[in-house]
Amino acid sequence: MKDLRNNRKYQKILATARDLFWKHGFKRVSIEELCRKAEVSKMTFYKFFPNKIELAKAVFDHEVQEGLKRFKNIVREDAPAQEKIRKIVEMKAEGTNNISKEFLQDFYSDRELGLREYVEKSTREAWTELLKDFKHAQERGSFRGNMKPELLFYISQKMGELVTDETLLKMYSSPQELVLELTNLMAFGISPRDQTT
Amino acid sequence: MKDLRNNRKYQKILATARDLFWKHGFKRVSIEELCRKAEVSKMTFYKFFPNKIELAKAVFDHEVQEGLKRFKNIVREDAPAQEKIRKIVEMKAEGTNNISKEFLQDFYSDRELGLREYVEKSTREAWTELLKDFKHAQERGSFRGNMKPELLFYISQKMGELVTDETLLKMYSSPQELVLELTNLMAFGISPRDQTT
DNA sequence: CCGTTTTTATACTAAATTAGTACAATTATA
DNA sequence: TATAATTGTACTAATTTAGTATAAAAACGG
Repeated sequence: MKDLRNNRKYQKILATARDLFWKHGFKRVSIEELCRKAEVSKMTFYKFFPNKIELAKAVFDHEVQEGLKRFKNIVREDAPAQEKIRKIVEMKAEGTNNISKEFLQDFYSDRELGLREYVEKSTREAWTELLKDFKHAQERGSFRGNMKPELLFYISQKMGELVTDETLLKMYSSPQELVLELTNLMAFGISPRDQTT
Repeated sequence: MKDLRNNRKYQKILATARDLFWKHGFKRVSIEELCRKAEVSKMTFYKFFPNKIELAKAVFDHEVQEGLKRFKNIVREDAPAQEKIRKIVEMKAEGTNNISKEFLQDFYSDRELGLREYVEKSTREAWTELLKDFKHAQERGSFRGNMKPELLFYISQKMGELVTDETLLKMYSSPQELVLELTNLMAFGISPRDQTT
């Protein structure tokens, strides 16, 4: 009884679904289209997922897990706070972690099966797990001690939004420059000691 | 008998359709959704358009006309060639003119009613009209004389594609810089006389 | 204010799309 | 070559969408 999640086709479906959902949102993508794009027959799809909603949950889960992993890796790294912040902001800028608005909106507005609750539960869990890591990092001296980790986490979230802000981007000649600026802003307030180049 | 096209609701429908089609393509948008977003009742929609295909044609037409207008204005301006090229490239960069791939693809792949022919015909017409303008500008000395206008037009098309090219953008610290570079490239080959700052 | 026109909301039917299942044919696998 | 995995097709039921009719509500012009 090997895990279905390691299956090649399963992965393909998940990845294709992610792409399509990201672009068009949940409702606009039909299973048939998905199968076509994923080069998988309908039957194989139904072997893995009972319906589109469960697929969406799997996509969402996968994304949360992936984001969590990246986040943790950065937080646990043995690097100055400033460096960590830069990486986090950059990660958000790349959009690899952010969950598409189109997708979430459809996903969220479906009142039938408790998707809303599902999203909230997953988010809460991911959040608390992250906080634990932040606290460890704080104890190790990576971040300033007298600061609520919750605040740090929240700010870094907001930071992620800022780097994709159109009007803000226009103020800088390149996204990288904006990232640098934001990093400095964060680092000076957070770093236990030194400052930036 | 006033022209329907000057109607407020008509404009709203057209603009909303443009936005939605641009984002999601032709097929993924339902009339109902369109009406909701455009804050217009279904009945009003059917007052203006017999069906979605005719709406799509109108959207397409409008876009072509708009692009043509901008193009002409630039070409007719009393400015150095270099300046004109910059404006054209910038216009493409803004994407105001480009017709969304999502939209065109759906629009094009519909083999039923001759949408393909429709697009081709419109494009051909817009093209020849532009050429006329280019030739005039050439006669006035805005562009180098011994050069086929067709070539110029074609190159400027390609130029528009280049500024949205991801890998190319990464080579420059900002889109503006890329535009400048491209402008210079064009200007030195085209301009009847002087060179750039 | 009134009468007229425009717009909307609702409800409805027909047409089209989509979900999900069954099964024989094909392909990959060991 | 036997076995399991995958596909393609065809099908029905369920859902969505297109397009029309109609009465109520809103907007308008004098």
